[in-house]
Amino acid sequence: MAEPTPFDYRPTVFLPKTDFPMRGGLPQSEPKRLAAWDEQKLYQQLREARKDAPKFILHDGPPYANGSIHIGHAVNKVLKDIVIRSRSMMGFDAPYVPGWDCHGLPIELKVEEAFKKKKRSKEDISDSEFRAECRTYAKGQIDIQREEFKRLGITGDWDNPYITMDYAFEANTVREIGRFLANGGLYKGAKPVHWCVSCATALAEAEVEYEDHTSHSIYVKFPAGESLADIDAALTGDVSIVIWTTTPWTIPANLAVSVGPAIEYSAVKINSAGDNGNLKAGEIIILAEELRDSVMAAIGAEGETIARFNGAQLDRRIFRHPYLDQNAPILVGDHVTLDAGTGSVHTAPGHGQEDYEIGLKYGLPAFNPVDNTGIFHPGTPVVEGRHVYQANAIMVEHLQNCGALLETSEIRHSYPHCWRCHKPLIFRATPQWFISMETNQLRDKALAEIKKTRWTPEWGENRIRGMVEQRPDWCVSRQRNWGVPITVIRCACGSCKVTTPEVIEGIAKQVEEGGADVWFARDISAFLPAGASCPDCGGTDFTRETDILDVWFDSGSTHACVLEQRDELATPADLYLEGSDQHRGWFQSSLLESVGTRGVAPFKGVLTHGFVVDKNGNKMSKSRGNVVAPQKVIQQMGADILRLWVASSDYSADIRISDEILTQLSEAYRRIRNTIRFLLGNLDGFDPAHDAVPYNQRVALDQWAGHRLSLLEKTVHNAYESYQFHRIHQEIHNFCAVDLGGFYLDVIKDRLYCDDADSVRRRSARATLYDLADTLIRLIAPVLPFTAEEAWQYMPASASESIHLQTFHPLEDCPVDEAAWERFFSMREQVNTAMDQAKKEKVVGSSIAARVTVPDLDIAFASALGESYEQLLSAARVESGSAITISPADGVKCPRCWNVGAPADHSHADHNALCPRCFDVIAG
RNA sequence: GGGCCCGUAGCUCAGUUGGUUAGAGCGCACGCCUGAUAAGCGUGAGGUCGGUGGUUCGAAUCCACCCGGGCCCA
Repeated sequence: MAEPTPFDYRPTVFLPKTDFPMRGGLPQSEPKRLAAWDEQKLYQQLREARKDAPKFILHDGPPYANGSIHIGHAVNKVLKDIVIRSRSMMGFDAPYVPGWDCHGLPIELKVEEAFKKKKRSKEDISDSEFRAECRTYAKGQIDIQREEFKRLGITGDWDNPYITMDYAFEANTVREIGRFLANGGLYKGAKPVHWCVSCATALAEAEVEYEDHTSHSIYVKFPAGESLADIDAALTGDVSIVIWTTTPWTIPANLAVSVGPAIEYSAVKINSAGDNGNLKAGEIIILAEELRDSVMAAIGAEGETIARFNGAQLDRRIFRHPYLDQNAPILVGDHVTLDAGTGSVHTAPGHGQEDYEIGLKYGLPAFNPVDNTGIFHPGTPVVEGRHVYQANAIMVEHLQNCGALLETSEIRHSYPHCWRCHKPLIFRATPQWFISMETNQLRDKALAEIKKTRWTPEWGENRIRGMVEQRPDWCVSRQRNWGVPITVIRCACGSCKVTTPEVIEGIAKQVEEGGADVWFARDISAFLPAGASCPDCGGTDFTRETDILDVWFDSGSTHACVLEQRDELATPADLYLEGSDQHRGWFQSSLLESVGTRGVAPFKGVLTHGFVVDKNGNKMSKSRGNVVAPQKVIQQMGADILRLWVASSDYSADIRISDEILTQLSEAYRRIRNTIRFLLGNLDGFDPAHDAVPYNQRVALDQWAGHRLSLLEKTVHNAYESYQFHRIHQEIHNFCAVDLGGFYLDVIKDRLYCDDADSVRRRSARATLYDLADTLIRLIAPVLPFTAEEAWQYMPASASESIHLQTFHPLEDCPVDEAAWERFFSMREQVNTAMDQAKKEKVVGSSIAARVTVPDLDIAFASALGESYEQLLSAARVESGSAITISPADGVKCPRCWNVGAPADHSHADHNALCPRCFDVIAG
């Protein structure tokens, strides 16, 4: 063994050196970097740099301006940001204009609450003051969310977002609804809504509370109005169908009876009517077979089934209202269930959502004989002038008297109540504005556009198609305050024709200047040309519509109010990207608005992502206590970790999050970060302009690394292109762990640390490390913008400008002998296994001091690589042998490079233990 | 209840038109290094591919049903 040498070789070894810290300190460093980007106006710089590039338009779906952002917002915005940043690095001009949805009920409710706290009652507050308060509130919410989004590292034009309550936006919304008015797509109809007769107002779903309530339950006979003998010969004589309902007061509005198409119905001939005065032996009643026993028991009768048939066979057959001189035809619909009742459903289209929809299909009107306060209209038989709350008892008595009632009892069940006065609600058809799905073939055109759109994942197409095929006309009116008015002027004769496109444009101009409030504030004459009269009747008695637009119409119009208005944007957008709930929401409202006004979809592609769920796959909710707040993750780990989590998840399904998952991600982050740190550390003093070695002149092993890098670059680039972000993380992490950490970097350490500083072999390795760092930093930039920027600053000779102004670029590549490499890695694995065993048995201490024998050693492979097997296997000596064996190697440990072998010059005065290579470097 | 989906090792993901003992990384266990060090390297153990039944010579892959979960409706 060599004598201990007094000479300290450590300073002569080129160990990694860099100021790029091992740990990111992301929670602290990220805000500083954001400030720096802001300072240098990075977003504007990028716009300028890409001004002549082809555009890629990702149109932001506006989040609702209410509350702090939650983890779902974070997923959505981060995915968008990865798209924006990656397209930009592909060379596109990819502007990002974020937006907010500002009108609508949730904000109204918040503001009402605030007034309530200040002890101000609703009556004291004018509509305009209320709306002003809503505007202020929304603005505050936008400011909160904006800061939270920016903190996630989302790049965009945050100083100039689009805001649906901006006057210009409101004006354009007016123009859009005007287009529907002009093309006939907008019409006034009626539809049942939740209605509080006590407050005399319509209620939104969010204002409905379910409480227990006792209702009258009744079974009622509807007699046949025609012969049904063609269905079954047994159906002759006194035939009726039996319905069950818990809202007797709606019987005056009955227009039909609904049955299920696939439900089996029985005709039951009564043997014994028991005590039931309204039933007699011999009569035939129709009810669902499955419910026959329970119904017969309820009405206290016995009988036998004399015929059976499906509901579908009853389609459009005529029955009669129990006491009015009118028909009640049979409607067939899937909404009929066998949960309760008789399988035959009393249908009043003016008093129920399902009734309304089935009625629509059969062309029945939404008949409503009840006024705002719950009083039946004059002329309504039996209940005229009575209140709906009293009508239940009146109906029960009347039906009993006219022989239609088979049974009545009380039932306690959950029933909708007014959240304010807690009185039971009713469903009541009221006048509403609709956009027709059939006028101008809106439905068919929308379906055709759906087909033309690229859906990611592909099943998105099925999902939205099904919805558009099924959906009823779009009800766009709301009886509310905070929104864009439906700017229609109506003559006393009912005609709206005075509201010409010119009138609409005039209104829009005024809204542009004064906001939507002007519609309510100004005299109606301000919107009409002087001396205007109704084109239909010549009248001059005009009123304005006071309904406002559904907020979905606002956001559905963003393609017109934003994409068409801004110079940097364009329509149709390349991509809309939202959660999968938006198939019913924004994707659909945008599609219908655009197709209805322009005949084309506003997007070429639509990408949807799933929802965030907890580690067990369950939804997040306050009550379960499994909510993960993005703010907390950022504060504890940093936005880049949160972003890595988003990028690593397969968003086509539910996205899971848990402490374990986040811990795993931060460890993966560490691995990527440390790999880059090692690369940078070995590039200390490297100047690519002078020190680089052309790719084709590098050591073959380095060319292999370049080849692997080139493959990675292609794969990752493709993954960005096809929005398969989770593969990116997977690939990059694997590359860092396996190709680099597990092999290449280990093997070239000897060259890097110990070869002569300017040797070609060392420069070849450093040129390769430079390529690795340069490419890795570019590839991670869209996902980890903070870390990429930080690392970029430590790149030798990197331009002083931001990584986010750079582009991806493909690498030079040369083919490698894949089969030979596979054989090598397989052999290396076997050697490692043997080495591990040998270390455990204390045969050798470390591999670097071991002699290895390998059968059929492929000498040509190593020499072609320009590396020795000693380096490739980190061993002292590798020789061909009959089997894989491990033994201690002969020789001396070089005090500089620690390799074991024969010293160059035993007798040298100072450096007698150095290996030949180190001897050359130090003494040569 | 209906529509659209999801369910492969503890975790995140691969598994080409159904075809040899189902893969990767992380984590875990054990060991090494101490010249990437609050780092790095090696080895190893982990899966009846949600379940059941069917089609097939052969199924994680195709079909049916069931269970669990998500979104949207009702």
